[in-house]
Amino acid sequence: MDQKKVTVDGIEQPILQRWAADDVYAYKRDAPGEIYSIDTPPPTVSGSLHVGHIFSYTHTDLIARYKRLRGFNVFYPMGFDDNGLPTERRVQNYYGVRPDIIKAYIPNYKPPFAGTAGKNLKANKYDAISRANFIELCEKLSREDEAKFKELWMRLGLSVDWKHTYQTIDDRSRRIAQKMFLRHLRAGLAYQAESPGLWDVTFQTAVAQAELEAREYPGFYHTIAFTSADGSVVEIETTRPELLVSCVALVAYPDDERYQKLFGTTVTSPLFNVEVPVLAHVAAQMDKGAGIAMCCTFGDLTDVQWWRDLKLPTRSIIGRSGRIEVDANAASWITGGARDFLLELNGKTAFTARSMVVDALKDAGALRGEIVPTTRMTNFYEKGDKPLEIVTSRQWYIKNGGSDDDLQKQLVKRGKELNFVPDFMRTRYNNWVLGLNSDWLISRQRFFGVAFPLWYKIDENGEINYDEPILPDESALPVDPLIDVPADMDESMRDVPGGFTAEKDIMDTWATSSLTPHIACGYEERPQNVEDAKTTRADFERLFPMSLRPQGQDIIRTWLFSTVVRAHHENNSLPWKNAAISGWILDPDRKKMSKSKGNVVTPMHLLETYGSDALRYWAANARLGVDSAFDEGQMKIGRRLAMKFLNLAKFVLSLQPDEVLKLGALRTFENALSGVTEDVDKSMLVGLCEVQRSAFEAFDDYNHAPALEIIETFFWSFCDDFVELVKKRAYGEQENSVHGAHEEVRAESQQSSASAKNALLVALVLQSHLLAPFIPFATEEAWSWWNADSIHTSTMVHNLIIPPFMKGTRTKNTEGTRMSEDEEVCARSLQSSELFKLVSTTLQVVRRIKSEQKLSMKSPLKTVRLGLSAENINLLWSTVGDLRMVLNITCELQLVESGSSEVEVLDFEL
RNA sequence: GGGCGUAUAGAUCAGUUGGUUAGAUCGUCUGCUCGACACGCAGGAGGUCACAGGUUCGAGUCCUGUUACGCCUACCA
Repeated sequence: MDQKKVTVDGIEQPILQRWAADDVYAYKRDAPGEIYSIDTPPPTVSGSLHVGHIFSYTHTDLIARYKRLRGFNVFYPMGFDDNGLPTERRVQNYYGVRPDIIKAYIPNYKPPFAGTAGKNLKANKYDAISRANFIELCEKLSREDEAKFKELWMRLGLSVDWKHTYQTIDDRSRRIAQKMFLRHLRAGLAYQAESPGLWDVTFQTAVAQAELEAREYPGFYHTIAFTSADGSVVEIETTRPELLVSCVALVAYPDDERYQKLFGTTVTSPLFNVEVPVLAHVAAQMDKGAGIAMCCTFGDLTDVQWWRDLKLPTRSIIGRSGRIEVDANAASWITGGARDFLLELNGKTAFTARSMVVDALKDAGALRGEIVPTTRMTNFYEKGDKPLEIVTSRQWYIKNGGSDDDLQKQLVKRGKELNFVPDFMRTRYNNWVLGLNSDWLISRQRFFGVAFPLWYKIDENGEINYDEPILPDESALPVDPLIDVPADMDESMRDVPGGFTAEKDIMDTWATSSLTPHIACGYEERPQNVEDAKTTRADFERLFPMSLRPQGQDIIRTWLFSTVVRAHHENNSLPWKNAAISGWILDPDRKKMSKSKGNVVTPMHLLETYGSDALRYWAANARLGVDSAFDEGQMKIGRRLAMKFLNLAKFVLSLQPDEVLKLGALRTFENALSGVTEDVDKSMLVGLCEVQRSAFEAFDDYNHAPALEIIETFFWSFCDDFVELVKKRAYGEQENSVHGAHEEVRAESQQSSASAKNALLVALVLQSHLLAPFIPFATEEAWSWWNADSIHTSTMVHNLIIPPFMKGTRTKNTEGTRMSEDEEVCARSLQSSELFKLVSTTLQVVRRIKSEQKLSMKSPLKTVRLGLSAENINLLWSTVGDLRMVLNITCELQLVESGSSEVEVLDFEL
């Protein structure tokens, strides 16, 4: 290290290269330390990163680095999420292809484009390819996206072990997703059912409860008259008159006085003349609409509930396309002329059908009153733009407590066992679990994703037998049933009577994402290969349940919950012990930062302008679970801290003899510690040990922000007060040395000079460790000036919690029993760090004098008379020499007893 | 409609079990080229703790209500 100026600019790249070359963050499979494993959120590779990602990923990295500092063997993998609709669209547009289940796999397939050309293609110009080919292209493109992500993560200083990465569509993820599905299936935890469910007419797929989004949607209330047997009229209100033909009952609340007489009777619908019962059900609401509702199959989820509870017939007319789709022959409940009208409606959109029905109702005089516009909340698929319909279809489910009270209770209990940080986030989990109204729908009628590993037999009549699916052997996974064939069959038997047919559906992305602990930790039966970094079952046993799941609050209902469900089913365990939930980054108008709002701030220019440590510092300042407004002004604070640290290190090291620097921190430390002899030096170190203890306590509770605050406050006080105080002494200048002292005095003076240097060195080492999780680049840079190893693999801090001079005589605590070592240290620390605090206050009051006189800090004062308590005079006495030097008091610094407990300047002379 | 969270200096945030005069940083103002650091140092100004009640000797903190904002959830009669 030379005398030129130090800077944080440009220090990252060389350090990153060293970290990579030395494998600094490697998970050590056979190391003895306690394991700390992290279920890192796999970012969506087709998206882009903004400062919100920087924020939450930094929080995780702080924990990882802290645990490593404390001697844990940290397993910190990284996943990339490339499974699901966003990637499907990106791959489609990028290469000009689309997946098609009827296409055969083409080896060495070359897509027609590679770039943006695909974006403008018309639908029929896309090259239709097999699912297997599509997945290959996805993996290819994702690798490019991943490289960009990795670059940014590394630049930010994430201490991820880059040998442990996975993609949610890769072979291993597909193997584990399929394996777990088969295991659930055998255990009766996964099942298929033909039932009404939410359906997106645009994407042509079933949708799960977790993917719903309620949005405002305009509609119109229509009042329709039904006729009862005695000729009286029953008026109902509906926003969906087109469903009149599929009405199966009228439903009102059991206690509703208005309808008591009607319960148990039947009424007849207008236009179609269908006789339907009037029934009572508690889900009916007296204050809504007319208080009596038309139950259709199916208009909404309440209809499904009534249909199920009241055992009503099914009269569906809405098809998968969202149009009226009815087989007039099968519509046996309709008779006479109404049939012709129904045939007219066939093939029409719901919208067109509605106006046709309304016109007909008007003509028939069955439409009462005005048509009233309304806006109500309606369920949409989160990625769709048309309201969901309810369509009956055969789907696969995993039990999640939505239809099983006992399981629901168990899952609530799991939530109680999990340590949510912050704790109130558990409420979101509970609300979701208790609000579930059905099992988890995992099948999607899409083309890109993990296939269900299933085939079905086709009987001699060509009927598919869904009840007894053909399962592959676990060793054959991953399988694509569209390409692979069941064990005892061959391709010629595909889709022919007496043969088999593939399950064409794919799994929901969450069905794979819910297994990230299993994927990352290696839940596979595979021999452990020492050369192979990838985890296997032997690792899984060590790593699972994982220590930590960091994630956003918005996906508690999806990612967190579904992962808990899978681990509960498969391992009868929680997947992790702690869940750390980060808050949002808000824009300056306090709106959530998100790509769709167009208010995102991208991080690269910030990293370049302020340095990685600065961004980390900004993120570290926010507590878990608390939203934080983005403010670029905050970036410079972290940069200032990193810069200050480099300068401090440069100064402290410049005072040390060469042989100390050559030995490095580890071999110098004990000597330096025992060479601290002066009271004020010891006092400072005791204060630092207190800081370390409280910072560790905060960190142990996942409170990185208070930990940083404690460390940082000490750091600045250390720089401004302690360093200034002992500087002259460290340089070897002492008051009495100017008078040509005796041998004895000179020896004392040498010792006290050494004490200052040693204390500075010890404090530097300790603070390097404490700051390392927050500003890993600056601390590493300074460390490299005198050490060959990385500070991030140093766990020295263990042995340094109790410096030898703090181990004094044993004392008793207030109960008269012997103190534990910790208690004793605590008691002594509190006492003995007082001197350093007193010195800081003293410096402050005298500096104020100079500042008020508009003098330079260097300018001399002849005399200063300080008023203090008797106790403080005793304490401060040993430091008068240092104080006189730093304050440049030429004649006398008098300490006078005053009534006040404060330190005050009674008098001074210029 | 139900739930969770937030509201403290111009800005971003701390504020422990209720306890002297509510803290920090940025910005702003005044001064200082000090042998690590001007990307620095010293000092100052700046607050009716969202609002209204209540409990208490004492409330930023506890209770009740209100308002604003964010999020979750429910709602297609």
